[in-house]
Amino acid sequence: MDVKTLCLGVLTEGDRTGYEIKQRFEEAFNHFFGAGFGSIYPALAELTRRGLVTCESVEQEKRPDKKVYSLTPAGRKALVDELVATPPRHKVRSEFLVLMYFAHLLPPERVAEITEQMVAHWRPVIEGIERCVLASDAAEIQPGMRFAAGFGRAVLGAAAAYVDQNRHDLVAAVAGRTPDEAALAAAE
Amino acid sequence: MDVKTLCLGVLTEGDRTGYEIKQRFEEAFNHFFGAGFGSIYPALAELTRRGLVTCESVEQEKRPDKKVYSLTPAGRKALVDELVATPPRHKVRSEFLVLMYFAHLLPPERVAEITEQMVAHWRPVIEGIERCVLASDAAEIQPGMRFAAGFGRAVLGAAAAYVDQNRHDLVAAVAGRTPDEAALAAAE
DNA sequence: ACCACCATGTAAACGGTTACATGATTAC
DNA sequence: GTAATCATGTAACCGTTTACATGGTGGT
Repeated sequence: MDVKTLCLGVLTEGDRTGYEIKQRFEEAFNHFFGAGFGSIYPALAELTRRGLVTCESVEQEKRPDKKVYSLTPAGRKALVDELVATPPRHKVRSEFLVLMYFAHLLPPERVAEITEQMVAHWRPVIEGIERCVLASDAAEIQPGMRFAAGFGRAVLGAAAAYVDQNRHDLVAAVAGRTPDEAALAAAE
Repeated sequence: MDVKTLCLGVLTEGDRTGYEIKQRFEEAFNHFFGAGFGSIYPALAELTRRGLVTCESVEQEKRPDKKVYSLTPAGRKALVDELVATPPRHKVRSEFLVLMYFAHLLPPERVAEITEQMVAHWRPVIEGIERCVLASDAAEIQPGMRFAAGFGRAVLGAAAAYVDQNRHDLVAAVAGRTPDEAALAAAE
């Protein structure tokens, strides 16, 4: 499964331009599948070439032409076939956790900074997920979309909570103090 | 940050062969950073070429020569420099969640099967994380390693719990029933 | 003035996955 | 006999990331 498949998926929700598809990626798939223009535009070109989407150019004043893509019946079939055949992988690649794993090689202040950054980073992502499920045209939201959103909220919430609750002890330990000593230091 | 950095990291724990490094990836980094032989062996070759590790061949009976890699002072410095400069990203790429998002396009039995598979998949991963932190030579385990393990346990535990608790409702909804109807169906 | 938004695309670089290639040992 | 473990490596392929290229509109 690649960006092409996700583009077909977005187009099941209605006709879209490449730009709009990118926005949809950020709204809906942000927490589990990333894609930039550099992968979306070539994907759309390839899907057009294969006849899985059609493309209609719309003239605009003072802007480049819009290209509105639509899913073809063949495209819908290709999407379903691919989804049915895709094994359910779930990969995490976390430079953050690598950094934490080797925290004893970093300055303690850096460890403190990184953990703070991550907690701050996840908060708006979780809010974005909730905003997406509470969107106005709630009738269009399928149960699986709620499921994916709930998953993101639960998992990122757990991540943020874990880091927030354990970062002080980690920084103290990396600074060569026991949690008790750190509590004393904090009490001064 | 790439596989090369992680190899340097593993070698801070002691001299290792490529094969042993791969095993260490599976024990310690499994839940946040994957790597196969196809990326580890070339990484080691490149690190040797750059003088960041040294390589000593050890003859073995009836097996290919072992190549034992050791971190050089330059390698340790390169590792620390890279860690300090690395922004703390945390990326998820989940074909599983894509499948869930588009669950309404799949046969309900397939949705049931996938969710079961995922719950079953995470259980041994969590056990592996716990085994790793409870290892015999516990003195060698740094606080950051415990932190990363605790994170994995918390987050994968939340993931497995969420899927396990919500999969029945999802399957019911995808099958075109309300949870109430599904409860009635289940009671028959 | 500057930044964000709208709008599309190309091309090189990078890095990881997968398949291939070899081959003995040990345990079920 | 079949699979797992030990042990190393190469090469093609694939897909993403990043940088580049262009340019008007609207808000602070």
